[in-house]
Amino acid sequence: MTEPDTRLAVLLPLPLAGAYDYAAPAGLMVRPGQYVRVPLGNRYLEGVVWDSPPGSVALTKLKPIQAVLDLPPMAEAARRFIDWVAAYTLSPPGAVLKMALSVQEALEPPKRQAAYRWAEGAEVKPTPARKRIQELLADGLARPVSEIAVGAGVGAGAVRDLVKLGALTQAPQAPPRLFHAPDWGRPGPTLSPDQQAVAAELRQAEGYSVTLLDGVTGSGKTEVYFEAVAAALQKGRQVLVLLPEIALSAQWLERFKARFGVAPAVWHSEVTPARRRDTWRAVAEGQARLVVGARSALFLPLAELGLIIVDEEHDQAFKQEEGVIYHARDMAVVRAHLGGIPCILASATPSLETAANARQGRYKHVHLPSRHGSAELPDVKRIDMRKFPPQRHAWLSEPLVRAVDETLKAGEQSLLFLNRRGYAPLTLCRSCGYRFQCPNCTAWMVEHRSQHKLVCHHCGHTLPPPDACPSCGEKETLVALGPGVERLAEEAVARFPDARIEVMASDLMESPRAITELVGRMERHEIDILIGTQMVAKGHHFPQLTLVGVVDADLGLAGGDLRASEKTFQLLWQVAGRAGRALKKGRVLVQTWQPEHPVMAALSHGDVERFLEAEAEERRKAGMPPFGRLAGLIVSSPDPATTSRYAQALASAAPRQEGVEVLGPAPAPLALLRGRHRARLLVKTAFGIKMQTYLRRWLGAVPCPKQARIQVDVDPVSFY
DNA sequence: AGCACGCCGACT
DNA sequence: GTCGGCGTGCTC
Repeated sequence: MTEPDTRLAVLLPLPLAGAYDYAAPAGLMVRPGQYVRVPLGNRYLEGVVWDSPPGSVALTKLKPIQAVLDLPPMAEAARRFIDWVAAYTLSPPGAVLKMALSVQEALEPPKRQAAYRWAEGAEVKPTPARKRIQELLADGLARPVSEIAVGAGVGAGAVRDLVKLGALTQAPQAPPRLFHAPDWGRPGPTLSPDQQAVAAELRQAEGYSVTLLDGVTGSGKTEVYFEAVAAALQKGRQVLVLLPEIALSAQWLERFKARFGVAPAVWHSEVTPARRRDTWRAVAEGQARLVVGARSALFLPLAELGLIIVDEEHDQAFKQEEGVIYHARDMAVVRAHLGGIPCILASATPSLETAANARQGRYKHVHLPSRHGSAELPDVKRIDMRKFPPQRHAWLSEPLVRAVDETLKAGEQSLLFLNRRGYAPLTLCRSCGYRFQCPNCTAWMVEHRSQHKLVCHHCGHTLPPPDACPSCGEKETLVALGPGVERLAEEAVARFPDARIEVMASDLMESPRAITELVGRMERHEIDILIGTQMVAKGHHFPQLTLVGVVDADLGLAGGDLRASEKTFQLLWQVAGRAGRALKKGRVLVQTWQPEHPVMAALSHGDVERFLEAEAEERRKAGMPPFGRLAGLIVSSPDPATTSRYAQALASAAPRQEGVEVLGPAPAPLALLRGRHRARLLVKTAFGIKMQTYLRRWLGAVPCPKQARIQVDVDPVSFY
């Protein structure tokens, strides 16, 4: 008496173990991928009909699907992608679906204003106002009441009267087109022979492939991959471009517009809710042909996706560190595989992972050899801080000060790079040694003098600026230790009193518009010295910028992070690329206390290739990624004893297996984060071992205590 | 994720 | 005597 075909699996955007079964109303055609509204408990939720086999929940328990939503179904590749990501990251599939359905309201049909047109053969007393209305509507197009009133220069009342009299009839109105198709046929910029060759290779890719596109800053990577974009658009496919921190890159949008004539659909966390709704729907309905976005754009319902580009593929911003923990670059490759489409990874400093894949032939590799135009790569020189120590409470060495002076005199711009926000990273009492620490995290409170507060950079905890030591009560004994960009700016103002100096840091920028504004002033040379954090490293080109000073190059090398060298090199190389973009050759001065460090040596030799090889060799010896695989487990709980007991229990329950090594538990570098005590375990496996299978078997055997949590980070990139 | 159910403190 | 705190558990 069971009717198997009326039972349907529906995946809901909730962290449930799997899809739930629902009864399909008789006679209703419901297929996998369709968006449906179903009852759950005492409410309704939107989900997606899934292809997983329905479960065995009692038929009497099944509730009926309430509605099938008016949307094109989610593509099969997108559904399989969600399942794949869930399995890979050990997340519930519903948690992954939630990222794909991030805009609930988009599932509803957009509310459309009632629109009216002139009814054929209507007989009304022809007043002047009515004549004007009739004239306006003579084209047969339907318009909303307000538009008719404004267009005809009459009151809204006159229009409503005509509606009442039947002279205006309601008619379906075409929804406004918010996203216009990029014009792939427009002529692109003139490419050099090298660029043309690479572009041709990218254009012809068919089916699944991954290509590493590498070339120094300014070699024209964007223009070259735009050619692949044009080719995919021409074939009628949608294109997805992933960028780190899209909000920061107004310049990228300008270049896109210049090439394709229209603005692309943009997707990132700063997009307003209404715009998000429109964008999601336009993507699902195929109206938006090109989406540029941050990592979350990967989960948009692109039904006709034909090409994915990950620009700045080495960038760590692609790693999602909370909730479903995933790396957008790696998942982009998976999405391309499932969709049978090409994927391009672009970078001037490829990640070791991508470089290794390219070397082993798994990825294709194309290289843009030189800077387009006449600009040359900047000279990078190390300043040995042991030989040129700065003065007390100063951080600029004499050679760097001299270089800034020269640059000012030449009428050119300088950039001082210090990857540390705020005024000072640590506040200390000279009398008793007290240090201001965050109560919720293992971290110092960072002084932000311009905003009159101390801030924890991990949880946002804030304190008013203290006037006395909270420990010994002494006044005027508190000292700021070390520099942040704000303090560096103070020094720069004192050193270069006539220069126009500005600071660029994420906490000082109120909005994307403020960034664009500051970038604009820099471009117009209304600023002589820009002082910035890593925010300045990405995507901005300043033609008059000829000097880059890296104030503390060693900053990222401290701490036991596996990727410290790689990250530092990539960041500094990118910063260095800001110097001398147009006609003038730039120079880069790197202040370091360890000039012989491989990172500093590689920077000054400009040898990306050799640095990557040396790093890779180190990793190979240690069996570390990309030559082995890692997963991090972070155990946390408000109670330190619970944390260590659970972590210990996990460690002793770890199945012994050839090729698997379990390290820890150790207190996490941030032993206390947002009020939770944390411990870390690290799993290292050789290739050929199914990491997920191992983890599932292991974690399934150890019950997680109440109030404790475990976070699984497959392929971790950071270790705090 | 919601939302209900459920068992212990300060208020009309 | 109740309102309400959030711990625990369930939703096809």
